[in-house]
Amino acid sequence: MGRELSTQIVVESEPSNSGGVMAIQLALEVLESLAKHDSVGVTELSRARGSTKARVYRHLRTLVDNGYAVQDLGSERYSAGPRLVALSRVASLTPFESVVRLARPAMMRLRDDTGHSVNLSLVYGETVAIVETLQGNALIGVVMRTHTSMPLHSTAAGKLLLADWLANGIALPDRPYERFTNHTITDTVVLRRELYKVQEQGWAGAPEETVLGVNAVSAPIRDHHGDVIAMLSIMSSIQFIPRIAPRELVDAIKCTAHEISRALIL
Amino acid sequence: MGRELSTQIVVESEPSNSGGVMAIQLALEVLESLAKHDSVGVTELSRARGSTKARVYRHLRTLVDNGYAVQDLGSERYSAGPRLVALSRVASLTPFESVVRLARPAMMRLRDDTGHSVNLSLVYGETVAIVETLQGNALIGVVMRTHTSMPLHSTAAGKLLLADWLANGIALPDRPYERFTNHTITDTVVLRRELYKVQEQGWAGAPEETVLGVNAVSAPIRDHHGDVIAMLSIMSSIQFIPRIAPRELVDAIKCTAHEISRALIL
DNA sequence: ACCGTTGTTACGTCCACCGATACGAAAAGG
DNA sequence: CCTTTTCGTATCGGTGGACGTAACAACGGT
Repeated sequence: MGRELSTQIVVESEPSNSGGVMAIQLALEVLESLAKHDSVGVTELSRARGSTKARVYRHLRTLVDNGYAVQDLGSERYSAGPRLVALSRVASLTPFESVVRLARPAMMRLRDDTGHSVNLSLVYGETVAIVETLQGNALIGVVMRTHTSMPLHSTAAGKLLLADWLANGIALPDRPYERFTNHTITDTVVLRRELYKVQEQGWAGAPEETVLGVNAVSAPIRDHHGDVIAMLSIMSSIQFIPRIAPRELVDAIKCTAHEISRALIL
Repeated sequence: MGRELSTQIVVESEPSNSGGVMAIQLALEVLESLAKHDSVGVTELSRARGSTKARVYRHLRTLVDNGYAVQDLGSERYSAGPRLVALSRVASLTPFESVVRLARPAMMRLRDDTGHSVNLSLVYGETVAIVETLQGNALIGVVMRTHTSMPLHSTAAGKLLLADWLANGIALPDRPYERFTNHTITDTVVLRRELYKVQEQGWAGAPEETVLGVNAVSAPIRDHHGDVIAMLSIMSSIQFIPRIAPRELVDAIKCTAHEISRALIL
């Protein structure tokens, strides 16, 4: 409901079911729908996913059998089950969650100061995902799907992580770097040079490297070990964040990120 | 870690893979392990589950591909991914979660007053699951696995829900009532009479109806519509909660449950 | 009474999943 | 240092489980 003024940008690789269990894929999507909506129907779900009614029904049934879904009285629609909320315990377990709570006020200040969308990305193993976004003031903004892994070599936040690996002597992934736009850095040598620059200057930009017309500037948030565990980013049209990022904007982000890092130690 | 002095009682039906997708079952167990432990290994998981290493690996791989799991640097063990914590957001969305926060102080008071274990059960569609437990003072206590559906006809909390259905003209489930002990009520007529009694007196007991030697006393928590959405229970050995529940104990539970209900409206 | 829904079920076909087996690497142990 | 174990990963046929098709019963609206 409600008009979506922002451009929905979803970075996602296609199926590529190489040696995986396809059944799980659908089950997970069903779980997400279950979590997102208060209640869902079999036909509705099957149409949304483009699958068969019977298939979705079978998956839904096993979810019910395992307590991850329940069907409302009178054998009507399905909704989230008890064990699904049991999974939520993991959230409070991760030390990351505290970062989100801690960072929010500083993020809001940054948003109000700059007027741009502000994102907080977290490091999950060797992937990066945005976990918190604050919409900017622009009429037409840019948003990313939260909780989805994003490419490392073509995003401001991702390059910060890669630069940290480089600094710690961790080998960069040797899989080929996918080209998203004609600005995407795909050459290993060029990327390494860029990462050294990122590491030295303490922030990263990524003008039109993932999506044309979109720019982002990001600064690292470090834990008490000095490891990069999160990134603070602003993201907007390249019209508002020029390819050569303005000095005061970069300083604001670096300063805020550093401030959050300091709050983490205490 | 830490000695478990309490008797672990898990009420759970066996596989019964009738028309379900078996692959999902394993995937869910993997997800739970991922959520519970900080990191897990393929072999470790396969042994715990009694499955093949290859199978677990394939499942883990698809979970990684979908962002529900990540592997730590250096291709070592696996841990929870970003989308897994995304699912957790639903938990705080459910209106139920507010009940838990609201009820906790009252539950602690009840636990200290009575000395028994106190449980909070929530209604999920047409099932009931314990979501919060407070250990009692007894050296040997009784605990139930949280976030798992429990039978309705043989538990104090379950009978409260059934009684509410009866009052609202909702048909009782016609599936046969499973017999757990020789005290379990399995006859429809006897059960209806019991439910009317429960409804009238405003609380329910279930002495040795699910597990021998265990008794429970429960009172309903209602939302602003008057519908039963949760149950407050105490649970212990029948040695400490006699078959004929003492008057003051029943009053304490009814009073506390009513207090929580009133707090819910405000 | 006729539609168009909904959730549910049965059944036969096929391919996705499985188990066995093996490989390279890294840790353990002597 | 070599051996041994254990880890995650990869490959490869065979098979049975998951799939799609189609029909079912139960509602709700026109």
